[in-house]
Amino acid sequence: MDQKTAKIQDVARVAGVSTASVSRTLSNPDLVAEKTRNAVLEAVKATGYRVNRAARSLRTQRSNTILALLPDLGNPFFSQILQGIVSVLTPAGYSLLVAETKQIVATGDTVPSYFDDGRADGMIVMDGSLGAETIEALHATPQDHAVVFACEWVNGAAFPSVRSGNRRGAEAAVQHLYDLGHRHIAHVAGPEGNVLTEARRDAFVEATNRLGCAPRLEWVMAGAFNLNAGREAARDLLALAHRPTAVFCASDEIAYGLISELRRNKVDVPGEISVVGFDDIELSEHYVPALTTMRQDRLLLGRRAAEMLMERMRSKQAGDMREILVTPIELVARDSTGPVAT
Amino acid sequence: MDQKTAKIQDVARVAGVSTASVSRTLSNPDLVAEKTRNAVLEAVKATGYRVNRAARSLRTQRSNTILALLPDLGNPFFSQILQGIVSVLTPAGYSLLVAETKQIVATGDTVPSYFDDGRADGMIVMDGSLGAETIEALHATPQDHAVVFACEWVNGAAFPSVRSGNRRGAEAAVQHLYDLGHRHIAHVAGPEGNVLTEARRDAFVEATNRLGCAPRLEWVMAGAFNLNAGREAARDLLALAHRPTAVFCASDEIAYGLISELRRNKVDVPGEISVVGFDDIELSEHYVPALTTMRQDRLLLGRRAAEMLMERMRSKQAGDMREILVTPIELVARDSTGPVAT
DNA sequence: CACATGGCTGCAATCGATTACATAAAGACT
DNA sequence: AGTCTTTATGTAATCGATTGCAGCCATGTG
Repeated sequence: MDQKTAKIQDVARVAGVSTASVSRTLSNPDLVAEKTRNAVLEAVKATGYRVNRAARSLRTQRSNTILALLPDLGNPFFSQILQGIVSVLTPAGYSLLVAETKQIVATGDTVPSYFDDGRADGMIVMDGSLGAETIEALHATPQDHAVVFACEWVNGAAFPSVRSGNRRGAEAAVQHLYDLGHRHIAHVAGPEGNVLTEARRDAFVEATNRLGCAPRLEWVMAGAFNLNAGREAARDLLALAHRPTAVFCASDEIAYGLISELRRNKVDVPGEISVVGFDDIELSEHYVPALTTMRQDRLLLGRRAAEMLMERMRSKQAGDMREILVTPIELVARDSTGPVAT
Repeated sequence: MDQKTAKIQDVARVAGVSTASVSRTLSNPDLVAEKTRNAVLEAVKATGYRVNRAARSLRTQRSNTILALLPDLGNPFFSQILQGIVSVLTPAGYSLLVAETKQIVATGDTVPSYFDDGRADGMIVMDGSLGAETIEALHATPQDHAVVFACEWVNGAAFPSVRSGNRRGAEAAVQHLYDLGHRHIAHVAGPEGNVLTEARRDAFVEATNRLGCAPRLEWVMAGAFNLNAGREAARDLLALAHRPTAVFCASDEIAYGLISELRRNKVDVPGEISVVGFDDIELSEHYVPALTTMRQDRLLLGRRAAEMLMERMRSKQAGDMREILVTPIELVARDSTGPVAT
């Protein structure tokens, strides 16, 4: 009976119409008379028909699938962004494919091949470390209007992007510390070469300069966006002759690593050193001390990226390939920062 | 020139062979003579040919795509599992589609439809709250041998699954506390109705009974796998006349919420109350106090699930539909537990 | 009444790859 | 030389849906 899934032919037969009418009823209902439409819908129900995606894709040359490209799927930072993306894509009728850049290259595949072989109609790229050849190859595809960067981006690449206000965030963090009386402010940056690292560090340096409290050279350190980097930074700080009174960390995880190592060495936070993070991950509110940090709305970021992509795919126009949409970022002052010790 | 992507016809023409030879060269190289093979490979390179996935899928009736079904994409707990899955799937030539159960139902779609319309050849389900109709509908599909549960599972459903040793973990946690002298042990469980909640709680109750230190009724509380639930539990505990000397939490996040609220109320951990978590998420090592917890290898769990799925899809046999693969779990003793105060 | 118009519907080509079957060529053996 | 394998290749049907085009019918108009 319905052992084999029904095809459009079966529906047509049951409804007593042609396959064309079935197809039209399903994808362009206004084109068919109400009577036919009802007959078709009934036949669809009766047969349990579902359109075969492969056949449709082959014919229409569209897959109704979007690729999310991540540098590191294991990084929980991306999970909420993905959730935001899915919350827009699913209702729009698109499925989401996820892939890790390194896995793709490791298997001899390439990123643009997702377009070439019809696996995806669009991409949301969250990897700012894509090479120039990849960017170029993407531009060479007919789908280059369907590429949007999210969170990270590639400097110089002509693709639209959605990102947090990284510069503004860093400035606000510095200002907050300055307002508390801090004049000796250090910065623990992310991994060298990362665009977020650069944006936040540059803004940090500019802000401190503008406020007349340029940091010592050894107060600006880099590493990674993780706990270990924070721990390392704490050790380096403790070894310094001149210690800062405050530290602006490029991520909450760095801040955790830093704080826990400082406290392990009996340095009180915020008593002796104030610490500001970046991200406001869920735990930050519950950490002890509750972390002062820059809140990024990752769900919103994902949603905006997906919306931008959908919009650009709808209007076949290329649009402004340099468009940058900045999502808001805000200071959440909690217990890890306090007035400078006198 | 290569404006339009080349098709198999073009490659065949350039190589001076038939499309059949091209196809065979690409998917079954042993069937063609070396000379032809080389000619084809050269033509492929020259034309920049990539096989059209939709056409291949239509013809072969397989999509080379697996669906990962999550209850909540925003939960960072899943990110490493996904990474493990991808690390197996990508080299095997499969792409990964991700979806959230609630988004699927919200758009009027269903889970088995991913099979029916050919979007996926297999599924890794991480949502233990799927309804009986869904389970039944999945069994009714011809692909019911290509469904594997990971992390969570559905009680009574005849699908293989990969999971952590939840019972063993809970037992080990209790034993650890018992060995430290604790006889008054509480448990903060996850959300009511969740299979993980039940497994851990049941094992907790059994273990405490076996050791002759059955908990008071009000010492077993439930809520959710998150920080707030831990905080709530802490408040409840503080309000009790008879407080336990140790708490086994069903997740690390619960433990964080609990500890931070306890300390906010000047209750020392582990001085007055010892706390054990479950998961060993990255932060646990860096938390203050470093958290004693049960380590689950989520990357491995994802990998095993993917491997099991690949294996079952390879051997068309149905296999044991009740197979349960338990991944190891181990106690990591850190600073949040200590000997009972005398 | 003849003809134009517009709304529905069906026919059949098409998307691009895979593969069953047929055929040809090249040994292998009697 | 004749027959039988074996190996390599080509021909053409096929997967299932979409859609340009043409035809049909009912209605409106001069």
